Amino acid sequence: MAEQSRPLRADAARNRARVLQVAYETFAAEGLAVPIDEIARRAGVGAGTVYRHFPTKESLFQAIVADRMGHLIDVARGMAADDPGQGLFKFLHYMLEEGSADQGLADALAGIGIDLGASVPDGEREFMQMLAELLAAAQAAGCVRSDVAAKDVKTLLVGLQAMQRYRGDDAELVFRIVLDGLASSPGQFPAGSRDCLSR
Amino acid sequence: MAEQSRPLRADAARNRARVLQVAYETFAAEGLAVPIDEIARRAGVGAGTVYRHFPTKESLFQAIVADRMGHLIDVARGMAADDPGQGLFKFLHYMLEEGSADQGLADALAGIGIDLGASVPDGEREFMQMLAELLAAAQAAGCVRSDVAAKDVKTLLVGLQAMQRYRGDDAELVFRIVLDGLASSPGQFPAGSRDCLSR
Amino acid sequence: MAEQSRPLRADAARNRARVLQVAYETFAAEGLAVPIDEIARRAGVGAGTVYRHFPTKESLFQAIVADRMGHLIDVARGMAADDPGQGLFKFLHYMLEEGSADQGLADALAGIGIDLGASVPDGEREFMQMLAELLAAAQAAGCVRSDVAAKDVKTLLVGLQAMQRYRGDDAELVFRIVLDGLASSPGQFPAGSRDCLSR
Amino acid sequence: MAEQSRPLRADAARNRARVLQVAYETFAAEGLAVPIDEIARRAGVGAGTVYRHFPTKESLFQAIVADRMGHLIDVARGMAADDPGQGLFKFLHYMLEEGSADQGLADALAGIGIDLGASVPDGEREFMQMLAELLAAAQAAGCVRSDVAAKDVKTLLVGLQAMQRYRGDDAELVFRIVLDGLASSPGQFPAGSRDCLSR
DNA sequence: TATGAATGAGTGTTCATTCAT
DNA sequence: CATGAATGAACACTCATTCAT
Repeated sequence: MAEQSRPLRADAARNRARVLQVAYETFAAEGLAVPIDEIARRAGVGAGTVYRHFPTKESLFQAIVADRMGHLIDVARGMAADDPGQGLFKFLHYMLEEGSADQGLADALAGIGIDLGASVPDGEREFMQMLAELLAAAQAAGCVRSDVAAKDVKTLLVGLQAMQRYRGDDAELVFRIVLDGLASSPGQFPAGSRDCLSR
Repeated sequence: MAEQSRPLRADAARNRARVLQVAYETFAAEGLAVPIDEIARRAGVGAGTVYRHFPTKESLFQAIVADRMGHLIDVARGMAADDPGQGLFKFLHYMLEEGSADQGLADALAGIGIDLGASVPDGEREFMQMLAELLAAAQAAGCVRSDVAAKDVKTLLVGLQAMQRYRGDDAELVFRIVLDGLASSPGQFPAGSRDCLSR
Repeated sequence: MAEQSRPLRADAARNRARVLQVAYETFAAEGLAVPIDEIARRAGVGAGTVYRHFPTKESLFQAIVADRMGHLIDVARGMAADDPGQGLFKFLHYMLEEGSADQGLADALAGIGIDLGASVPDGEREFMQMLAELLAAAQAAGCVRSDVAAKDVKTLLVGLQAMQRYRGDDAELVFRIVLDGLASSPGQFPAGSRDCLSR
Repeated sequence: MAEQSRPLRADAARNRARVLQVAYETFAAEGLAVPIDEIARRAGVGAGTVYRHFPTKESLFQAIVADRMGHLIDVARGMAADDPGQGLFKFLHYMLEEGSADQGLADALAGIGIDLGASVPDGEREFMQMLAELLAAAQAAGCVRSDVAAKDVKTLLVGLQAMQRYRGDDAELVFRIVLDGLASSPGQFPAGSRDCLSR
């Protein structure tokens, strides 16, 4: 997403992408404590090459998160276009299913070991704006409580990811509980919102 | 629950309690990565003293968790006795308020860096049993969906703690959303449960 | 052997002897690296008590060695009185059999980790003098080469102990080889010395 | 004997050899307790460099021993080719002269702090086989008792090294005594073996 | 530019020794 | 005097980062 000053040579770009992918999978599967040397080994490059592309370990985290956020934003926009009313719910489900093993990203999102807001302010802002759009559409369709804001949805997402991580594949009921709460009206329980949660 | 074979000498007990307290606060505020030497320094003792009481860093985590769990179980039992119907909600609120900075405990509960079930199996079992009691009372009073089990409440708690950690003091609305979901009936939305969430 | 300024109280003397015995056995069986705390535990006393009697770990080594040397000197004197010609060989065999597990003492004698000559000069001197007496008697009986001195016998003893330690219970042949060499005449092989090695 | 999969870079090989040499000399002179940091300092490298080449302290011991054994085996083969009858005696002398300060190796050989058989099984086996060849040649020439086996020679070597270590440069007489014993015939003393010990 | 070797500060843990109880 | 808790200097080992090849 961020441009390099000079476009990378083909092999350099390949290396960069390779490291990013391997690092994402490794951190997601095994946590942020995996050494850079190990990432380099798995990517089939030298440690120096990792540091050429990502001058610190933290910058590698940031690049991964930015990359993932870009992907998520693309997915979300597509969902919003398809179905404004249910787009938000679909997106939340997508994140939880896709990121079921995404411990590294979730840790990062939850602020463990890295301050996301400060690290990838652009991606964060874009992500929040996308959430706001999904939310507005869902609220316009009467599917979501009118008193929640985008940052509340983000907070719920953080919590949902923690539950997913804790519970593994067996979290469907608790997801339903949270999403029920999100769909209900603030003062009184909604009636017409039944069909927003068809899934 | 079971104490040492011989009661510790007064000064040793004081040091042990001091280390436990300092370690709890420090890990809660700054995560599990803080060095033991730093814990010792803040507690005003030598590193060797920490290791006399807690022979490994992990055993210190376990002692903290066991200590906190014991406290929580006591609190919960009191709340259940006072108000069976709302006891569960009160307890969840208590945990979230008390543990607002309790990042270390939350990490541990979520299984990050320590396997709770294996580490303090007694505390874990007792904690789950206590949750089950609170839950049964709340369900008997018609305040909580009938299809949730104690392990679901535990999962929700993990998620709530993550939200608390992410959002800080401003999480009241998202808590309300989750607890609304927990209170709603499974199949149809409104129940007579309005007054269970008076808080 | 060495006198205290004030005679120890009965219980203090008992503690001292206890620690000495336990330390001897433990170091002999497990090497010099065993912690003082462990010695204290096995002796059933506090670590402070060990340090009251032996102000450093090295001083405990020295006391053990002095104690053992005193014992060996007593044994040797008895053997010399019984049989001047074979006394030396009998004594060497005695040391090897008694000290078969005496790794700690052997280490110390071989100068590993402690300088014996400097540590227990009195015991060392007495031990050497005793060896000289045994040797003189054996040489007078024509059982040992005339060109060896007491310090050579000591050196051979160090070597024999190393072999014992390395080979365990199966060292009889190599002992015989060394003792044959000791019995032979310097320039030409002896003839009459046959019966000195009856064992 | 088997080298690394890829030959080391020139500078890395230099560092590896330097560490090996410094470690050998240091452990030989001061025992196995010298810290790795000190080895690194004396070799003029960082501690990490030592650990890059030898991932544990024990693996450094093993590498030293394997290195020395390889060297000794080469030397021994040469001596056996030159003079079958006296090859064994020459080799024993060589080891004692070369290894006059070789406390670390002797400790290792004697099983103090490291289990040689388990650590460098190939080197150990090759070393024993080489000893067996030297011994067979010496026995065929009538220079060594017919009832000794290679493992006895090894045991004598351990003892001789202990004597060397204890006595320093002044051990010629005791060596002579032991080698006389090795040369003598088992049942009767003189043999025609006079001229085997010309040295 | 890629490599991987080198660096060195930092971490958990041990243990000889001291000292309050 | 005995006890055992406290101390703190080491030590083996790791890993983010730099740099020679």
